[in-house]
Amino acid sequence: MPADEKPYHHGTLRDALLDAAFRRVDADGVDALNIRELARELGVSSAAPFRHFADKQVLLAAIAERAADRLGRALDEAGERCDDALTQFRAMTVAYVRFAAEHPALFRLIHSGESVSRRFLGEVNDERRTKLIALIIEGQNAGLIPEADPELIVLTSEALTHGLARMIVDRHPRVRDLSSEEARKLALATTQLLQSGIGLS
Amino acid sequence: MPADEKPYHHGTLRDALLDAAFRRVDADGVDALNIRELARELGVSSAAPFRHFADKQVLLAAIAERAADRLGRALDEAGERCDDALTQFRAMTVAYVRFAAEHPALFRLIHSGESVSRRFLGEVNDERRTKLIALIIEGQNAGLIPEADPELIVLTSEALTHGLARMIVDRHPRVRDLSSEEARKLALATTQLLQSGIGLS
DNA sequence: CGTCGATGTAAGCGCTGCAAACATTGGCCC
DNA sequence: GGGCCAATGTTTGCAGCGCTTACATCGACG
Repeated sequence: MPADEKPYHHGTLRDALLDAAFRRVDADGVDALNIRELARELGVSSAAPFRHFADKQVLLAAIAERAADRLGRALDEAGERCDDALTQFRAMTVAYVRFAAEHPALFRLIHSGESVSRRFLGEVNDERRTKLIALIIEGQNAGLIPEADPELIVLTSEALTHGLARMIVDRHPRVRDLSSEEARKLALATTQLLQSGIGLS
Repeated sequence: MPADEKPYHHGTLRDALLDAAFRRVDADGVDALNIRELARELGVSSAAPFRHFADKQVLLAAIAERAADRLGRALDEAGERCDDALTQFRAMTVAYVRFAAEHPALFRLIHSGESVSRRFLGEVNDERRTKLIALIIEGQNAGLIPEADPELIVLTSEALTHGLARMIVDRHPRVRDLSSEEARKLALATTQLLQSGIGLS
């Protein structure tokens, strides 16, 4: 057969679909994803995608899983470059907010639905979480950290980070259109404020 | 004409549409909103809604505006019952989180898109914000609040509250299926932790 | 009392996600 | 090596959606 003539079977359609769909969602948001158009771009019939993804939700779940993986990897990379536990914690906070700022659609997708990615992300976080809690208890024993429920402390810092990320993603007036550098500064400033406390007592 | 026979003109179709759509979104989420079905429920042709809302986005914007109004009202009511500025601030935080827990779909809708409700909500918040900033500067002069940028302090507390609300709305594993009472306690505990600081220095 | 603008209807267009039923093919068993 | 089978493609088409256009009804107002 001529090398430039396309064969009946695509060969790697599943991966190609996932790749293209992932890029489309990242670039234009989840509403811009269109299965028929996707098939058109890949030069395949509009029913072909359903051989690999039962329905659109399943495809979205696969995208979400890949996105969660990217986010997890970004967090790991950020953490690995530090030895001090505290700077590591800060670096991961910054990485989380930056990911949100740079990939808002993926960030939204990760945190929507009860998809596999959600559970996956939860499990990954559990590892980091236990480490962090151990660190906190250690700090409490050394008298550096107030005697509050460690779970509550972690949850509070998670909420702060997630809230900042969400405000950026949802284009909240105060934090819209931040550069990566600005996002980094804000993430650092807010978490530092959480450490020192804002008073109001 | 017989009283029980429906007239050619509905009379209050716009309000009826908005009411029904609002309830539907509140109950089943924005994806469950379907204009043709809406028209069917109100016993009207499927093109009739377009006489009152140019397209679906406009209808959604109207719903979002109403939702933002409800949220704003809830915040005001929570604040009015307190005289102390600090307890007022806390009450509003709790009200915000509770609204999110009880009306997740409306909460999501409010914070999506560049709709009118977004701007409206922004303006309303501006009022509260200036008051809060004045309060903070006062506290700083009295030596009760650390010398950080007041804007940053407000943003941090907003991010914390918003983050907690978002985690609930998005059914984050740690905070899913909270009762109103549990949501209230968590909102109070986290904000209190922000006031005192979590150490880690 | 006629007319005009607001608001309803009927019909239909183009698109979507998705479900058959059929076509092609590479790999495996004898 | 030949035939069969499962995987993976195609064609065709259905139902539902948002939305448009052309026409019907009717209350308000000159």
